[in-house]
Amino acid sequence: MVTISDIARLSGVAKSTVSRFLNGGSVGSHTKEKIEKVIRETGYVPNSFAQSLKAKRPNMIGTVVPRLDSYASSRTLMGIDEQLRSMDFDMLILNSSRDPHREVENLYSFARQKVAGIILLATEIDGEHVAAFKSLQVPLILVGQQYPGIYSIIHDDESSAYDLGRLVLLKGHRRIAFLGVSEKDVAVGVGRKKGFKRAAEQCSDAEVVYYETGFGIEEAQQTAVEVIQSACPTVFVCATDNIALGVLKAANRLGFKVPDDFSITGFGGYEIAGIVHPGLTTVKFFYKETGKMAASSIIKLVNGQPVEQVMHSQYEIIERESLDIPQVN
Amino acid sequence: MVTISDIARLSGVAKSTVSRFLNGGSVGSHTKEKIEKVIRETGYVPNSFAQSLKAKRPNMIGTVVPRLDSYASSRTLMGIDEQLRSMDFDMLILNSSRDPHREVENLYSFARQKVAGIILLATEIDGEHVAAFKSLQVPLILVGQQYPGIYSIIHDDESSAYDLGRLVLLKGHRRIAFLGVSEKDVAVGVGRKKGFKRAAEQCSDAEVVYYETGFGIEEAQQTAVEVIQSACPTVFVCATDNIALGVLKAANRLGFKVPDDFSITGFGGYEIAGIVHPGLTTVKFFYKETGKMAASSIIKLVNGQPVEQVMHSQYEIIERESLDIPQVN
DNA sequence: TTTGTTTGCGGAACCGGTTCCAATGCACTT
DNA sequence: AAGTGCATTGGAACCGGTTCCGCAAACAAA
Repeated sequence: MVTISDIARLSGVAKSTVSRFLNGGSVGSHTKEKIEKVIRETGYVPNSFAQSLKAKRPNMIGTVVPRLDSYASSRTLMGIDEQLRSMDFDMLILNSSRDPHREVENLYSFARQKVAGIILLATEIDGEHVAAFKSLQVPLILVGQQYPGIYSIIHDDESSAYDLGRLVLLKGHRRIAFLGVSEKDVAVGVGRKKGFKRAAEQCSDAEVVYYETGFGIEEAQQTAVEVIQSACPTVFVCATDNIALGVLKAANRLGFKVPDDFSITGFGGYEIAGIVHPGLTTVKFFYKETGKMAASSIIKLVNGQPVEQVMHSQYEIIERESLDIPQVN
Repeated sequence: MVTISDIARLSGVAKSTVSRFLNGGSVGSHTKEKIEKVIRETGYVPNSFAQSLKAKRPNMIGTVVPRLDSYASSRTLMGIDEQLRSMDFDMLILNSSRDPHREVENLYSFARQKVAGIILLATEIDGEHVAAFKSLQVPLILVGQQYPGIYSIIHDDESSAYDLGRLVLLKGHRRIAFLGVSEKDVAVGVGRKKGFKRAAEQCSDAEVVYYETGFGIEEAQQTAVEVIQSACPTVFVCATDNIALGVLKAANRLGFKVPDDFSITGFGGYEIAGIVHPGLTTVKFFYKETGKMAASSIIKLVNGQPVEQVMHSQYEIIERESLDIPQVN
């Protein structure tokens, strides 16, 4: 590898001069030319490990994501990236593949790389996480989960699910299938279910059956097929848009019309929810804005400015054709 | 920041001993305890900049992606990540937002960080890129584009588009609208169009009109509305699945039935293409496998093993309901 | 000419680790 | 008692940069 000393030797100057040249210090025009020439010929690129070692200006923010192929992650990442870039920081991404252990590993990996701060898009928080949060001396923000004493931005899963539940009931639905996911996922599995349940309980004649399925479209489709054939709900309330898409696919496969035969609602506000036919009624989370919020907050923390412990991201309910008044039987 | 010297001082040993302790060298049990205690109390994490400086074992691969919110990017990234992880490397991601200049910047940024190798998911290659390729002394693989003298994995855009074209013609379509994108994108804009054109030219009575639209679903939808109203093709051949989704949406909006009123084909093989109704006939690229291929190739290059200059990713045509024999008028 | 100011440059220390080498201490042989 | 071998430890050099300090030459002002 070609180093600054090589450049210095080859151009017959001290390495301090080369360093000065590189960082815009005062260098004579003749010397400047010589150094330029040598650098061009050797294709020299400064080693940023060595740079960071001395000039501690960490300008990287690490982001740990649970998966790379989800709408929510992608949008959040975009928001983080945009915001960071505008503040002259770089974003590093590590993928944890929804594995809590890897998540923690990645935190340490970022700590070793001396990032200025860490944004963690979390799925669940266990003891290992807490230990890491404590021992790490790096500012950290949790997105999508919360934990006492840790800065976090949370999606209002519970209250948005409540709002959605109210809407579903308002539309007249009483025989309801709720397709959720494992309770290991606190936000999606627990929060959304809880919010919906709260709404449902206010309506004495609502019959809700809660089912558990996976995050994949295929899996949701299979579950939906079973549910359609066993129970016969007037509406499928789904914990994610992907699950809703699975239900829609199942409906198409089996020859049912949405919303004539039954309604469907989603959760997330993925772009595709507005593209399919019929359009999905869904709760839209502003993931990108959440990312931006996370980014500006982490920078504030890095700079020692105060930040609220718990922040909320925005949401809105988007009404489309998939949710409609059920037929009178 | 707490350093190895602090640990050494606090536990009353030399820093070389601490280093040995950390890296599993021979340390007395008493000393071991003391050091352990101090490290636990201080929450010390080694600075990996300093580590990498001396012990040059770069185990990071940088990946530059044009966007974070596309199916193709996400799947490719997943493949890269999985493969790298199995070979004990880490993946760093930088986003270029489809900005060629940022793309090059990111290359240099990775070079400064002394990554072992770089995978570039490229959109177009210009002079700046070429200069960077030359001056960078880091193994690099191009995915999705090719350039003489640079290792690359390319999607067979041209020949897959040809195959798809043959299929469309075989189905009897003669009045064809091709919805492509800007020719600035060599793979999607040029390659797919060229392949399709080659197929079309073999069929003397085929009338193809070529339109240009954007990558977004919304934009494609608008273009589709115009095309439907002006020309009246029997099939829309779209350069991406997103464009096809836009056309499908337009059809739904305007009350046309697919494939009864006209057919649609996509390109890419996104999961959602199989979920919408009717399912989209499309060319499926194996993005994840491509990512894996890129990852194992870059590691080979890093290790000085030979790799083919130009590799091809796999594809297959998936026939679904959206492409069908047009009505006889 | 002398003095004062810049400007350009080299030398050396330093950042936080790793690693080589030599020294120490102790148990065990002979 | 002296010699041998091994485990443990400290000291110092080194990785590739940055930065501080000081010297010398060039130039301007007195």
